[in-house]
Amino acid sequence: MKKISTTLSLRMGVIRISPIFAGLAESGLRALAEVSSVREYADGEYLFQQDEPAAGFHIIETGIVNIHRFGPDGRQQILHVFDGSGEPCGEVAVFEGGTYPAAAVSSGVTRTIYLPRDSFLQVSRKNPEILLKMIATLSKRLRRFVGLIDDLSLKDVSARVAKHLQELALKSGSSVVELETTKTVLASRLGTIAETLSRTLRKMQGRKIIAVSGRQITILDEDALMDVAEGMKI
Amino acid sequence: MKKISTTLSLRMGVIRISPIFAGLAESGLRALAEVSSVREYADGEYLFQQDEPAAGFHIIETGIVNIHRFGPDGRQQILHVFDGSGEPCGEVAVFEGGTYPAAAVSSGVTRTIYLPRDSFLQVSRKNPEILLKMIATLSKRLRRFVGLIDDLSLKDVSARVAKHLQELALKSGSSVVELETTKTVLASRLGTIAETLSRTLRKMQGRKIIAVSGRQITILDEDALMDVAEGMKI
DNA sequence: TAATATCCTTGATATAAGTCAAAGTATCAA
DNA sequence: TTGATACTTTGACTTATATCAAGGATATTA
Repeated sequence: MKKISTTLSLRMGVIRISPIFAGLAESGLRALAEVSSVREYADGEYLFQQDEPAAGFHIIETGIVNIHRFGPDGRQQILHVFDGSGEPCGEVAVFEGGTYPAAAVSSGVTRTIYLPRDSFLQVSRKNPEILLKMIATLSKRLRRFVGLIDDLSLKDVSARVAKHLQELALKSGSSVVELETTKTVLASRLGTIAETLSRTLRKMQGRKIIAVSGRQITILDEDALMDVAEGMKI
Repeated sequence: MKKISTTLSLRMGVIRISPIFAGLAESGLRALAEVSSVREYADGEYLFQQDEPAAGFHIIETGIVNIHRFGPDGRQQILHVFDGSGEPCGEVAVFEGGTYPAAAVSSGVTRTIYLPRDSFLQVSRKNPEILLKMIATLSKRLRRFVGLIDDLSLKDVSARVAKHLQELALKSGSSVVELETTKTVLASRLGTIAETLSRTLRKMQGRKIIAVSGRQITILDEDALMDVAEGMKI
């Protein structure tokens, strides 16, 4: 592991994009950045070992980190792969105050921002907003995920599509909405594939619920769209 | 709204089962219970209104609460329905320190534990473990949900069942595991139904991957189970 | 022990949605 | 313009899984 020297504002930038610190005020970001350091891990190097006391946590800036543990039978099991940037790693153990329940190993070169537990606690005691904001962010994300899970497990594709269109309309405040992505990407976001999305839109068009023209979709019948979003067959 | 008089230990009980306070030590629970009060809302009564300053949050003990807001077009939209017990309600606004982004209305008689913002902040300043534990819990749940979403959208039922069995085995440290719930409940947790779960277990039994005896399942072939968990057809 | 309510299994059937294949339509670079 | 590339649509086919229905097994209560 190499410690890398960086500027305060660079560190602030990385912390800012970490989802758990989303929306934190500048003063809080700065306070965190001041006690943080940038670390670089080579391929195969461990960020921390299983059962080691949790001394701090990382925010992954670039690279891939595999979380694994050894089961009772001695076999290694990969539990999680972090490949996104801004992902926190090891924070649960730090906040619970025990040991790391699994090991974290770098795959390729990984760069992280490291926040030592003690400094973090000291800083957050002075800036309680840090913890409150974190809780707010986490609660919000959790609620979004709960909704997503409901949608994925309970509703069919047409309901998910209808709901998405409703949300777009609500956001834009207009009944003519523009898809932000290609239909292929949208399909995958909605947990389906391009062909099925295409057919679904076509069926809704046939029922005069919407009109499709490229990426522009006009909602013709809001009530019918709501019915579909709530599970009615089309 | 009626304030109900209760004992401290009853309030502690409700706070304890709230997922956001999972695993909190007795001292923390007690401190929270001391500043909390029990409230009862009649059918149609509001717990809080949209855009009102967030003065506190609720933990729903019994009953149903609808969260709704008025869209830009003036139409009311139900965003969420809380019907579980122990669910926190309004906590995001409280921790963000602004106003409630939506209104909460009781459907039928609802009983909640109310935690005023100011007292909550005071208590948690004295017991920082409360906030840290909350963050740990939320992070953990979030991570579980991320995994769940991956599973639900990417894997078929047999893979989800296999993965669940692996996790149980890992937890118990034995290849003989006991299901914690009825198969019907387990099925719904895995995003399927009892019949499909039953057939899936049967198929795995046929392949000599597991042996089923009531709620007790013996893993006979760990490697095959892993293959199934990773998507191999059975 | 019987009575009763849950829970579980199994089969037959229906269907939503994925896969494969192929053709149509934009989009962009040279 | 002409390719070349990526995106979209459509059709035929397959399959996993839900639904419906009914009988069997377990647990719970009287």
